[in-house]
Amino acid sequence: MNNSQLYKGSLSLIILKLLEENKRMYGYEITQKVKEQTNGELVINEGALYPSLHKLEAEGLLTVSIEHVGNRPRKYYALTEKGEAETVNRLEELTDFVKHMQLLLNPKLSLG
Amino acid sequence: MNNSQLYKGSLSLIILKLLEENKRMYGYEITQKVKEQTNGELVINEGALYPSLHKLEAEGLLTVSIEHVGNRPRKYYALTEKGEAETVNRLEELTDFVKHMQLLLNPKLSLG
DNA sequence: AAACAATACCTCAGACTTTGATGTATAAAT
DNA sequence: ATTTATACATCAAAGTCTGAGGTATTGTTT
Repeated sequence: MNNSQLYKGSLSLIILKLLEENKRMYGYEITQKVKEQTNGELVINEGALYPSLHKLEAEGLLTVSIEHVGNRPRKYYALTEKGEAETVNRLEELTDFVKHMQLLLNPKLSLG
Repeated sequence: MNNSQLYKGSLSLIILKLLEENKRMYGYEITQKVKEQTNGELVINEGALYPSLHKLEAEGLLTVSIEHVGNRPRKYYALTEKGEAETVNRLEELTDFVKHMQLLLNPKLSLG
């Protein structure tokens, strides 16, 4: 994702949030969307993405439905109700994280 | 540190930044300072702290000097030149991380 | 027609960090 | 005398990610 360790733990939140906005997306689409929205600065590794999607599904936060475009299969993911609630929680965790970093590193990291 | 995975990778930056501000600190002091500055919200696990300090030292970012208060030993850590440079880099990585999260999650996370 | 790039899924060993438990010992407070 | 705080430490297990490798279809370029 990036050579920094800081991104660890953020992938599942990114997935959840993108699905909150886009209703349904498939894995490859998520990688493209992230690249696009960060101007190519953040690239999601598929070796991280697919296991993460499978885990979120196993936790009951996502549902999956397979579709075919020609002969190429796509797995569309969508948030469950539980997933919607969890997305809100995870976003709060991120704002808490930023708040704590702000308190510790004092500089100009602020919450809008 | 917190039940959220988001904090992974942030401990070494916290250590570096506290040492940048305080010149020299020992492990236990770092745990207390973090607790204090975050109003008890963030608690550093010693099982994470000590290995992290040892690693930063092994990487040449910190130097250590042992002192005794009574019979109780303290290991004071301080930044090396390399450590000072790395602290700047890691802070940039954090602002990049926040910037990218802002782009992806769009909400009200802003850089001051 | 062949070669390459993009689309679309996947797994797995190894690296890395953290949790939570456990351990040792001194100093201060009850 | 006992508990709490100070101060260091290790280690198995958990969790996530990297980087490499794999399969197969579709579109583009030579």
